[in-house]
Amino acid sequence: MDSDANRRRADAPRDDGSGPLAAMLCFDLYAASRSVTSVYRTLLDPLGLTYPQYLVMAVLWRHEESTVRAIVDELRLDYNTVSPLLKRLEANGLLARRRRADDERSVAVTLTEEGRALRERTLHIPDAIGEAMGIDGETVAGLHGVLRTIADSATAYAARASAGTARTAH
Amino acid sequence: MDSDANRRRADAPRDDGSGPLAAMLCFDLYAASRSVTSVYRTLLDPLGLTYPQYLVMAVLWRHEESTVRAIVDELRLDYNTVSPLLKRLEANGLLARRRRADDERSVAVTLTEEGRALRERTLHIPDAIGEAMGIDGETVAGLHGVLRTIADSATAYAARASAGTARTAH
DNA sequence: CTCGACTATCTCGCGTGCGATGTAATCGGG
DNA sequence: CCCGATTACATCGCACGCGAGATAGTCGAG
Repeated sequence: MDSDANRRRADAPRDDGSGPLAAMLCFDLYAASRSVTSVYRTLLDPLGLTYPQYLVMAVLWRHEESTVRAIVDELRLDYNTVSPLLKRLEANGLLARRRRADDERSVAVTLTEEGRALRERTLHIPDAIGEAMGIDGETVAGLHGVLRTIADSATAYAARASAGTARTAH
Repeated sequence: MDSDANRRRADAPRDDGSGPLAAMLCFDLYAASRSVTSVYRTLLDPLGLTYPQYLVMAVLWRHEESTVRAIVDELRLDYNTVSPLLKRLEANGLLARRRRADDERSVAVTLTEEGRALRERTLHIPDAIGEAMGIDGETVAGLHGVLRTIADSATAYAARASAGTARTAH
């Protein structure tokens, strides 16, 4: 009876039929993210870096010195992910960690000479990524805003849901 | 002598400045994908499913019976990811695996009664996801195409790069 | 029929992501 | 000054994601 139910209104923000569409979009997001990471893998493998490791190095190449917390915030990751990641980068001789004097809880992260030098070998990567994605600059700019919106809304929703689960925050 | 060589034609799809922009977009993609997955986590946790497991179940809810290969193709994942995932779903009593009679290499995957029944408890999820993403239906539709383009281009690029690395496939 | 190529699947190892939990340092109210 | 809350960081455990490699089963040329 609803065989022609795929007829949808353009003015409705999100309602009846938009759920399945949004779900498909989530899968697209998931698949696109993995495929882009795989491009990074082909580019970063010769340097002995993974994509998240590259992101951490990029933070340090911008700031020269940082803390674990600053990196966590900038990459929107968690301590449980970043902590071992920094440990591996330190083991590879790319950075150093030491407790801060002014706040013994905090850990300062700095580049080693080797870590600083690695930057030069990554300078071609952004352009290669641009080429690999196969979309024009205008589309890129438009996409940026939408993806930020999605990330912010979804993060807020998840945080709300978790707070609800964590029995009645008094 | 080529100091102003960074001057390019505007009709070139992607060139000089678009690299860094594209790289930022990749991070947006990465962050958005993780945030969306975290929404799924809050919705799927009560059902004892992860997002990839939910995707597999969704395939079976559509097809009733499938093979490992078909699932791998449909989700754009690899055997090494799907194989243990199916094993866990089987251990949880949601599906069954058995070798095919007509082709002993192939493994048929079917739903158990419990797996079929689980579907009802997921019917609210697509709409919840739509709500969580906070974007209108028109944007969703537009995004779908762009994300497919990115995924396809990136996958092709990565495959090309890997083929190049795998010294001269004769 | 035979043998090598191909196919479908599985296992292993490593690096994330992230929930849960632990620990030490700092802060703030009484 | 003291103690409970908060902060910064770490470890543990589990489930991906994927490269590398192993194992059967099937197919096609000769």
